[in-house]
Amino acid sequence: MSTTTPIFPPISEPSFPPPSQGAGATGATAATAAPRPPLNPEKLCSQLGWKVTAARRAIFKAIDKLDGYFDAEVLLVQAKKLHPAVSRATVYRTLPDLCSNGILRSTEFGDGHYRYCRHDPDAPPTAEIYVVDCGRILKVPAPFLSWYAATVTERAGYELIGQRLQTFARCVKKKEDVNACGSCEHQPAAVAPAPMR
Amino acid sequence: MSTTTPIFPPISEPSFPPPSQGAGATGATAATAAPRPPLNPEKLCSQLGWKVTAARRAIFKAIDKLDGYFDAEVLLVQAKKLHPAVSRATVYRTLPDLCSNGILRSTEFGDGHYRYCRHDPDAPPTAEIYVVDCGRILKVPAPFLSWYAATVTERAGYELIGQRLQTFARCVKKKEDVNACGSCEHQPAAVAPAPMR
DNA sequence: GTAGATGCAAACGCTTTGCGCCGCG
DNA sequence: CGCGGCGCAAAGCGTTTGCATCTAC
Repeated sequence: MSTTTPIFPPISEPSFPPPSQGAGATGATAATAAPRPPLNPEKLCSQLGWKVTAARRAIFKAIDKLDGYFDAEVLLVQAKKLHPAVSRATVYRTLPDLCSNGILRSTEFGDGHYRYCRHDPDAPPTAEIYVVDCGRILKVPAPFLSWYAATVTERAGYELIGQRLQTFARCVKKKEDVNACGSCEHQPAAVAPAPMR
Repeated sequence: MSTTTPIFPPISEPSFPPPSQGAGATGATAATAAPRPPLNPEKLCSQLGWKVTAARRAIFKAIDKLDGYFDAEVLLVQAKKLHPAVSRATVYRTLPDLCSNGILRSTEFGDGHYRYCRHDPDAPPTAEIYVVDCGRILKVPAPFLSWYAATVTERAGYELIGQRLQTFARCVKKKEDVNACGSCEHQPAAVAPAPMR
């Protein structure tokens, strides 16, 4: 099994032709994420050539519960709730493996914290919004993102493997009401205590 | 002066309207970066309310020399060449300050390494290409990127502060000739030894 | 003269790893 | 029964910080 956390974020979109009327601006109102089927330990492990262990069951279930972006520490806590014996080491060993196998995707917003999130290869590409008011991370659809990334990259003479669009933003509700954001519709931030140091 | 490394990457583009014929695909062949005037210690320091010190002179000049993406360690080495007394601490204290003042911009590609690069607020937005063959990072024009990012972000109910488009790519020359890439036109990677662990 | 900067070395915090035991298959 | 996986604790490593000294202004 591999070693370190990061793997190039997959393209996750079947390479688009230039859109006929501009890259974006249409369609649905963005939300947080789409519902995903829970990770199936048996299926997943056999698919990855892993043994099915209690630690892994707990970690998979914890990932399901967290649904959204989370960091290693939070995952550890969640997993411990389901199986108190899971160790920090196992979590840290598992996360990179799940990333390199395309089950998770990792990102980093400049606060020295890695965040992880379920990855669906068939879903359209997404952008990651870092809400500076509260440190939460949202996943929103970014239509044609991989087409755009490919264009920019190929123009420079390179071949696209993956891309990541990070966005830093303020919550508009917060702007109107300084005390808002606790009341935003974001789900509670699944990150360890120190968010935006 | 501030504390930690990261600051939200600035928008650096005067907010575009939807392009009339698709977001990209036209224009120049991408290169690495545009020539920038060297950092002027006196001007910069007074502008930032800093004292002009030997360490800062050295660091500024080192940044000029590095031109492109570099990490703290490389900057330290460069700066030491100009003024052997500069300490790691000073470099690490200066980098975040330069970022939060918009002089530099920082990024992280999932290898746990922060890279920095001159930032020009008036330049059009750019994407960052991480060339996986050699670990180098290129900066290429990404027209309408901030318009695109704003669209995606606002659709979700947030107000854009900044964005970052990271691209992971293979060098096409490398693809043709496995031994290439040493002979690519990229400038030598300004990063410490361990690139892609 | 004094607030701000610096260098040094120790501390930090997240992540990784060595090792011996354990349990899945 | 054997090898992969696990937990523990120690090590790593990039970065941060406390403190005494120094220096730009």
